[in-house]
Amino acid sequence: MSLRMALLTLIAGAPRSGYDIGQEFDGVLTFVWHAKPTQVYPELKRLAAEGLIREQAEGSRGRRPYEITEEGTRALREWLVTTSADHAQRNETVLRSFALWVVSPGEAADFLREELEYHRARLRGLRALRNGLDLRLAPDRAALLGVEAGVRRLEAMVSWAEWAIETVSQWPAPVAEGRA
Amino acid sequence: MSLRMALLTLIAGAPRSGYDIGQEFDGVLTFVWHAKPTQVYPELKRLAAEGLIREQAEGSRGRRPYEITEEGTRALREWLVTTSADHAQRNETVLRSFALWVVSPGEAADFLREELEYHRARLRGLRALRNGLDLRLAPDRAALLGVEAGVRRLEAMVSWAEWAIETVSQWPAPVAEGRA
DNA sequence: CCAACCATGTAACCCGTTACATGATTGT
DNA sequence: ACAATCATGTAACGGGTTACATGGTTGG
Repeated sequence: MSLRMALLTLIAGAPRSGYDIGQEFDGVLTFVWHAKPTQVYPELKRLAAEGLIREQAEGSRGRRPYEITEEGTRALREWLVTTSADHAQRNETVLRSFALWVVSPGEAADFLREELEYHRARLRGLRALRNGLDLRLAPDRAALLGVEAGVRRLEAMVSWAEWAIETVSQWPAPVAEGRA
Repeated sequence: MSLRMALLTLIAGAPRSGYDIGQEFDGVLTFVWHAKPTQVYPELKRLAAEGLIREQAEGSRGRRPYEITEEGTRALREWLVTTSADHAQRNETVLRSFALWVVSPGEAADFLREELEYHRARLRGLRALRNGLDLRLAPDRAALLGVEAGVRRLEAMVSWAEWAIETVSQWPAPVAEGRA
């Protein structure tokens, strides 16, 4: 239900096209929100039809950038102050770690090393992005909040993965154990 | 696509009914995976029809606990070693923080304080759960990995929220600023 | 001129949520 | 007996993904 709010948030910060948004969803924003182009484009049309965003002059290569309207800003503000955040999440890395006792310690360690590498790489990317923010601008000051949350969570995941690799290396040899 | 794997993971650790699983999804597992009872029950039936889990003798009050079969364990193991984790996530707390520049600093701080309280409470719950694990059991040793990831992520979110409250208190007064 | 990429879209399907429904058990 | 909670389910709807389709622009 808040794909539209994600779109409004991005467009409020600066005008963007569906393609721009798709790039961001694929990249730095995967840990915040994500959607496929096939979902983004129709939703942008709907937001425009409802007057929350407005199509700007068509850019090069058929780009269709949108800017937020006053009504859009009002809707965004309303969402922020009158509703509270949904905290339900899905995290496949952590889900899988709950199941690691069914595979060999070696396979468990392989998985954890792969996760460690992934999170390290993403952390590098986010830190670079953080350095590129221009804190004189209000939208970038808010973006810093979001990016900083991502950085801290990734740091947590990196240190967790390091700890987990060490931990599974000390698991006792798998002698046919019963379940709890 | 991996609701079924979430169910297999839980049932592999110990036999569980749909209701048990629903309680866990509502509680400590909200940060890992979640699903409503209306999705869980039919999926359990499907898993049973495919022979990955097996219904145990019906318990009191019409409980229908399931246990994992050898084929189910094999499927779980296969999933773990042959596919890699999907890292796409949705985090509404972080999404909202990207938009905080459109509301007043006071409203932004209200939001952040609410998030801080939420994450602190959940952290207390997870730490308690961690203390209840029996590390002589293989499933509990793996559960420790998952719980520890949750604890570290929540600690990161708590310290982030504290930092963010401090940070927005130092934002300049909102003098009609243009967008980037 | 051709390959790679930019940029937007439609249709069908599947996953997940909401609304609704039912009955058994426990505690007061 | 009555309320609260345990426990399982069905049907309809809406959000999200997959597969498919189209044409324009840039660089070699």
